[in-house]
Order: sequence, then C-alpha cells, then structure tokens
Amino acid sequence: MDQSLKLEHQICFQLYTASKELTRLYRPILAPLNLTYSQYLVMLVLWEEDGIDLRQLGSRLTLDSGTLSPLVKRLIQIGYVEKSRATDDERKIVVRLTEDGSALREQALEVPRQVSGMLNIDEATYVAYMEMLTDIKTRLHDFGERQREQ
Amino acid sequence: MDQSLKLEHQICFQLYTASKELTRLYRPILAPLNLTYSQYLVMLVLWEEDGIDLRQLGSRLTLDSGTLSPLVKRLIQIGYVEKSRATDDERKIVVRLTEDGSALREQALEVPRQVSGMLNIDEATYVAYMEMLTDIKTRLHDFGERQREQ
DNA sequence: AACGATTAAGTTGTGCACAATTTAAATTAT
DNA sequence: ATAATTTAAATTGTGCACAACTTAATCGTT
Repeated sequence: MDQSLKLEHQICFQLYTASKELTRLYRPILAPLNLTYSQYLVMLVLWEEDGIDLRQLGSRLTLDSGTLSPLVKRLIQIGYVEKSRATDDERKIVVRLTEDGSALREQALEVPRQVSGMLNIDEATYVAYMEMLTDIKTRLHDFGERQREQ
Repeated sequence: MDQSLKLEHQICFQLYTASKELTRLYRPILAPLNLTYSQYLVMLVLWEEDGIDLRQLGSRLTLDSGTLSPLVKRLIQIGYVEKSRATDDERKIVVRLTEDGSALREQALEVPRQVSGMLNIDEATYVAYMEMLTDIKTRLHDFGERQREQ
C-alpha cells in the first residue's frame, strides 16, 4: 500500500492546519481590538510604515487588490485608517492611520505577549521555527525563479 | 523602539504566508484533477477511509459542517463522491467515493511527487519540518486543554 | 506629441472558513 | 414513556483569498 497520499504525511496539510489553528488562537485576542486576523496584519504594516500605498501593502502581505480593497474599506469604516490619492501618481492610493488607528498600537503591544504565553515556547525553539518557515518560503520562491527562467 | 510588533518577527505571519504560498503551488497541479486544495484534502481522507460520515471528515480536517456541507456538494456535482444517510443513525451523512472518485487516486499519486520536486527538499529536512509543525499544533492543543480545565 | 504597453485599484464571481442559528434524530434523565 | 438534553447536518451571514476583468493614469517609443 502506497503511503504517499496519507493526509498526515503531507507537509501542506500540517502547514494548513497549523496556520488555521494559530489564527484561531488570535481571534479572541483580537476581538477586543475590533480586528480580524487579516486586518491585524494590515495594521502591523501600517504601524511600521504609515502612509504606504495599496500595492506596497499587498506586496508585504502577499495579497492582491481583490482582497485588500474591501479589507481597507472595512478598516476605514471602523475608523482606524483613511485613504487618499498620491499626489505624485494619481493611480496610487495611500493608506494612513487615523488617530484611533495609531492609538490602537498601545493595546496591540499586548498581543504578541499573550500569544507567546499561550504557545509556551522558548526563544531558541521559536527562532528555529521561524527559520524553518522562511526556508520553506525560500524554496517556494526559488522554484518560482526556476520556472520564470524557462 | 519596541520590535515586538514587527510583521516579519511574528510566527503567525510566517505560517500564514508559507501556507498560502504552498497552497498556491498546488493549484496548477490540482487543476487537471479538477480539484481545489480543500477538495483535494477531502479526497485524501476518503482514499484512506471511504464511507465515513461528515463529522469524522470534519474532525480529520478541522472543518465544520458550514465548510464541509457545500464543499461535499461540489464534489458530488463533479461526480467524485455521493452521500447517503447512515442506516444505524439517521442523523449521519455518509460520504462515499464514486467510481470516478476512486479512479482519480491513480492520477493523484503524482501530486506529492511533483510537489516535493518543486520544493526540492531532502528527506531528513522534510521529517524535521513535519515534527516542528506537529509540535506547534501540540502546543496549541495543550493550551486548549489548559483552558478547558479551568 | 501621440500611441501602445504597463501599472494601480477596483469590481465581479467562486470557493473556502467559521460563527450562529435551525431542524431533526438520538440519548439521557426523570 | 415522555420531556429535556445532546448531537449531526444544513443554512445564513460575514470576511477573507484569488482569478479574471475593467478603468484610469503613467511610461516608453517612436
């Protein structure tokens, strides 16, 4: 019997469920901030680098306009960001934090602390896991490169 | 400057993008089989264990009826599975492979081969990564346990 | 300067993912 | 036995995620 199709042997499945379950962990933590997980990621980018355009935002998060446009619209409705056209290039939409959005950062500082407490993971293991994940992504990108060369 | 909110330092973000990008890799491979990634996961379970009910299927994949009911409906439309009520318990819906669904397994055997070729990963690394991912899930489950105890 | 190609956002349509609710069957407690 | 509870699926509603397409602005070339 060929074992290659066993669900639990597939790295994709393990990644998929690990990611889903970790996201589930975030949900109750983010609820008081009135944010979904994806919205939280957008806020993380803006707290680092306010006033970037949608395309840059998308490239940081690997999301296209089909996902980001409505997502940002919701963040505007909540009142955390606002958007405006770039003066130098009228095609670009610049996303900026509102006062509420900036202020939220203080509260958000507790999030990583809470999550790592829940995961109960030591620093060395954490670093090793991060390296694994970036390595997987590097391999995926390398394959993408090889493809494009042909 | 507090670095704890930096996007790239968050394990959740690395997991999230790694999972998305790996799923993207599967898309063109699964397209000839006429399957989405989630549908492929359901088929993996059924090729292992045909004729299980929706609840069992959901617990293998960590998916609830809200996701699985319409997903299975699509697999029925494609013609890979069929469903019927369990005779011993009329609440349960049993999902069974059709002939086409069983036959598809032959073609699917190529999928893991293609993916690991694309990832270009050696056996030892693969195993190590699988262990890390299951460890992350164990930690998440352990936290869930600790919560429930209170 | 003018035209063709490229780029940035937005829109539409499909398919997850999940919370919350509903319906019906089975289990348990009284 | 019957009422109360628990369970299995389905349904409804929200929010991603992404492909394919549209619209408008910019860039490149001649």
